[in-house]
Amino acid sequence: MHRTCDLRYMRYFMAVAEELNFRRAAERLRIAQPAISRAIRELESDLETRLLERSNRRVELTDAGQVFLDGCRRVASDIESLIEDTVRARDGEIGHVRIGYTDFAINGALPSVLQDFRARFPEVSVELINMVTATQLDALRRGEIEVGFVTGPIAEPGLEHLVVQNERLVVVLPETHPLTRLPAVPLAKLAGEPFVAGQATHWQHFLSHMIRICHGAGFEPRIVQEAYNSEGIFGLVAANMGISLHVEGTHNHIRRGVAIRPLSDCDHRVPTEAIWRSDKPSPARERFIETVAGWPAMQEERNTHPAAGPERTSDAGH
Amino acid sequence: MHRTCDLRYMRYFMAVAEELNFRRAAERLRIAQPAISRAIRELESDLETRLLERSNRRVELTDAGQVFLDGCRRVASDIESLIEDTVRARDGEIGHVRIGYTDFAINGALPSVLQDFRARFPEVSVELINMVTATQLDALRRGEIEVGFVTGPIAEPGLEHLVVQNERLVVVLPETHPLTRLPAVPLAKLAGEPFVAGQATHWQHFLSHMIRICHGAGFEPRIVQEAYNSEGIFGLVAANMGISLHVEGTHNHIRRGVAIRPLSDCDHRVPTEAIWRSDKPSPARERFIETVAGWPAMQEERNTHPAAGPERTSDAGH
DNA sequence: GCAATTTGATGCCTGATTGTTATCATTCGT
DNA sequence: ACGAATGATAACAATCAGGCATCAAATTGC
Repeated sequence: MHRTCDLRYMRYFMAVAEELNFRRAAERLRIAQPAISRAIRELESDLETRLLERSNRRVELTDAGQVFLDGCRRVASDIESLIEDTVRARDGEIGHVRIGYTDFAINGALPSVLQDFRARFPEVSVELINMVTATQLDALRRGEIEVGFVTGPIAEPGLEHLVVQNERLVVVLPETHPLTRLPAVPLAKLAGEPFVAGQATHWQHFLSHMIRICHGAGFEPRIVQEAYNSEGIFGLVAANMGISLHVEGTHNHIRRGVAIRPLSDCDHRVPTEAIWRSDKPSPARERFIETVAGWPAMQEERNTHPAAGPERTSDAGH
Repeated sequence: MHRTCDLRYMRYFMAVAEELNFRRAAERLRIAQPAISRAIRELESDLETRLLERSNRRVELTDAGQVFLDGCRRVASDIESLIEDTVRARDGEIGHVRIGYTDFAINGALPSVLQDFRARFPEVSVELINMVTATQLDALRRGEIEVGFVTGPIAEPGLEHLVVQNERLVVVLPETHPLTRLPAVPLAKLAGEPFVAGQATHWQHFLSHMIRICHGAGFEPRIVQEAYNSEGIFGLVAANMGISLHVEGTHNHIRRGVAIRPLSDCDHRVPTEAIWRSDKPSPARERFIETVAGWPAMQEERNTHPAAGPERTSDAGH
């Protein structure tokens, strides 16, 4: 009969040790007294240790009983908080989410979303990892991140998404460039200009936007330099290597030697989307997505641009 | 069915969570697989939380399941060490003893005994409390100390004892006293001398020894000053207020202005005894008493003075 | 001093919990 | 498509825990 002490019996023992009286302990536990007698007897036989010195009128703890009592209390309270923690994990109030993000996202809505999420769920730790869109798609598939903030549009089977930004494009010019004299630049004027852009192997999602609108304006962009990230693109433009297109959110991103101008004749928008796998749901991830969806600025965005506004979609819908 | 999760089920869950396979978990636990299925189902229904995502080919932990698994491991290991601690408390390897001691004991065998005990049972904490014999007897009765080191002989019902010292008496003289010229002092020479002694209300056990030997030499000691403790007695003797008798162990206790001389014609010995209640046994106390009894120097003492040597006695024997 | 009361222990019975066997539905690999 | 493997389910059996009645010892009250 060596079935390492039962939790129920530990509870019984605690009651007896606190009351120092079998009958009162039984009343408190709302069971009959003989059950207590037997429970204590079995506990003692399992532990091969006398826990209570009982002389048919007085019950007192032995030294070992005192040690066991303290331990039972510790274990009982540990289990209580374990149950609480488990339920809170189920509700996504504690946990961990790994978030991938692009340069566009971190210059846009993401910081506010993170601040909001942190305020609502302070016990969910957030791990932020900078990756380009393609890498995030991979990381999602491998389960290395729970949510990605990528340059859309994304329509992959098994992924859901939510548009969080929908940005116009701007021209990035060297400070000394003649076009800086215009308050807004028509697309056609960029034909023939040397372009700086992100690496084709990594920036394909943004590049397809860029190439598309250039085609729309009737020319093929002549890319003369590639950079690894936005920082690099701005640097190369400042160094007069060429011009570039970027998203408007970059106004956070003022850099000496560079001028930003809106496009005068282009309504095209580049969406940034939160994406996640439709399988492998995680409560903390759900709370995070809810925060993304419920973020006030995003609601406005939805009203302003109903067609491309943030709405949760399943891949079945695409 | 809300019977806050069972320890057995937690073990089952741990096995499944580690194997991520119901059948293998069942084999490891040496029970049939359906029992596992049901155990997990009941756990989940108790917690109202899905712990395992199982899709009829693949089993994986949910976030809440991971939290619960970590907690289960913690609880399991806590219970394991709790059982160990309980057994060690039963064996007196961990615990606490409160020890009362007289000035005589602390100048005699007690420090070595304590050192020995501490070396053998480093996880039993020892609380040392200085008290005169009468106070220790009271403290024992009230359960305020487990063991006393007192001036014997003690023969009280309900107390057991063990003689740890058996000391000759010495004369304590002011440095300038004429008797200091003798290498050993005959008792009779002390007749008529003014005596310094411990307070009658507290020092009764030693005083009865002192008075008895004075009577044996045919005089009544004339006590002119009382002190609270040995320190006080030595101080008063040094201040030339009178002479005193003390135990030989006091040689540790050299004090400027005082001279110590043996008695030339007195074989009387003052025993110091470890005493404890015969009821309320405590494992740590038993280990302590065993250490007292087994202390090597005490074995020698027993051989040297077999009549009064340390032997464990019950009050029935007195 | 003796009856009444209180306390923990014991024996037997019943119901609940747990384990086993047999079987099913689904999925994956060939 | 078929067989193997997986988890779920149902029915039954064994074990375990709780309830009731009762006992023995000790304390209390008269």
